[in-house]
Amino acid sequence: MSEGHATPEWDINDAVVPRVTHFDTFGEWCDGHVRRVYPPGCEEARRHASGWAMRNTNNHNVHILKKSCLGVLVCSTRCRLPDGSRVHLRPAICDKARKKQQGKPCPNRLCNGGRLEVQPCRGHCGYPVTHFWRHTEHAIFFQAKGSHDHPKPEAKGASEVRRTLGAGRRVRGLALLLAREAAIADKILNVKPDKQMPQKTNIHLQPPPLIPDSQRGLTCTCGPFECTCRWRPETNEAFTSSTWTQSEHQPYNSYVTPSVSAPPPAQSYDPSTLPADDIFHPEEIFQLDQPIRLDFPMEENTLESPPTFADLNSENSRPEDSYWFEWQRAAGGSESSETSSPELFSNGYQQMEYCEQQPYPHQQFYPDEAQYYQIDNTRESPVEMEDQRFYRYSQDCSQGNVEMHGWNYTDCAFTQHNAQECKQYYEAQHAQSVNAFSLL
DNA sequence: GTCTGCGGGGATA
DNA sequence: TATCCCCGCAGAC
Repeated sequence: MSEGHATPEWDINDAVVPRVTHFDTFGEWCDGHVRRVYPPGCEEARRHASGWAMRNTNNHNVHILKKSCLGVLVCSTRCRLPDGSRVHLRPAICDKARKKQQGKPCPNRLCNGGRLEVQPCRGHCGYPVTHFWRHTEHAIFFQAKGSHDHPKPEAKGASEVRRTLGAGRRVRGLALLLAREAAIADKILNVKPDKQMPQKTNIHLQPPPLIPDSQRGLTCTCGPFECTCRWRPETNEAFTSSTWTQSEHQPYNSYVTPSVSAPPPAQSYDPSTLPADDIFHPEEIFQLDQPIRLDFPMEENTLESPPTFADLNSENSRPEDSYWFEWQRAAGGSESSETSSPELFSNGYQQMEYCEQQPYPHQQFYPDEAQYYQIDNTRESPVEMEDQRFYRYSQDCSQGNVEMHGWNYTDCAFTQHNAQECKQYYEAQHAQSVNAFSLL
């Protein structure tokens, strides 16, 4: 293929992959059978990053890196969090560490006797979903096979930040908490500028103003195995697709939204106005081993939480739960809210299975009752939410993405035209979020 | 301590 | 033979 003309069809195993000049937006939560081409400077792609817990798998091909999904760490009792969602933590990539995770008590205070266990991924014909990475001089080719049949694990950043901060220790004061936040924010904004806003900017033109996964949980102070953060911004990106055709409309493009919408001037923390990508979910900050039963001021829409805050008196309580609940409840009243449980947007369980080899029954994440929780009365079904979200984002994505459509990579990638715009927007969003919480 | 890439090796179709 | 997975090692963080 000549340069500039992307081929609609290629396989990671092809002897020669096409040379392209137009690239896809990095997708952290690729699901379904997806092919993407990233620019060589894409930091996430170079790191073979993924929101899913992917472990290296030897395919005896030094030119193609293969990774397989480890699934998700769930509670053996499939208990529910106060907001109705489930526990789904990120399994450690390291076998040793992962073994240590298993059997740990469920972090959910509402859980009675549950233990963490790995729900393996069987989304690719009974095998784990696999990711393939292939580096060429001009691009990084990515191909995913299979659709995850399990919820998304917590973002990689959550566990990493926990380690970094030693968040397993008890945090007894809000001052200390905020100090940590400030330190983290400072670290993010100054020390590692290239690790900010993971895929939010999606700018590959100027190398790497991107945030790796490791920074996604920049405000998560969850204790070990206690992170129930469900703030993954990717929730707005993967709610369709598991087949080739569908994948072409995967809304990884969500991140492009701000490029055409006016940057919100709000300085207050309003989840409903923030792009899901940049939301500083409450539990990220208030996820503590020790309850903050203080009087820490919260945003107006989160102030009232009598029933849940009562739980803070429990030794094992986690205030972030109540905070999250309240926050989510408040956000639910907004039509523009994008704060639903990420599980609702995981796409694997309700999609057609693409399997080259044999049909494999696609299991639901939680077959007992799926994972539709009546958390939000304003939403009757995940489909409705998806539609809403898709409507909101698709418009944006349709712009400047003609070329992607042209060669079947319709993931809404940033264009050179609006990339900088988006970057600025997200940076502003990030700063606003930090400022909002600093006011606490 | 954990992540990541690499590579050996066994099992299976 | 191809493809799958498990496992261990080493370097990096």
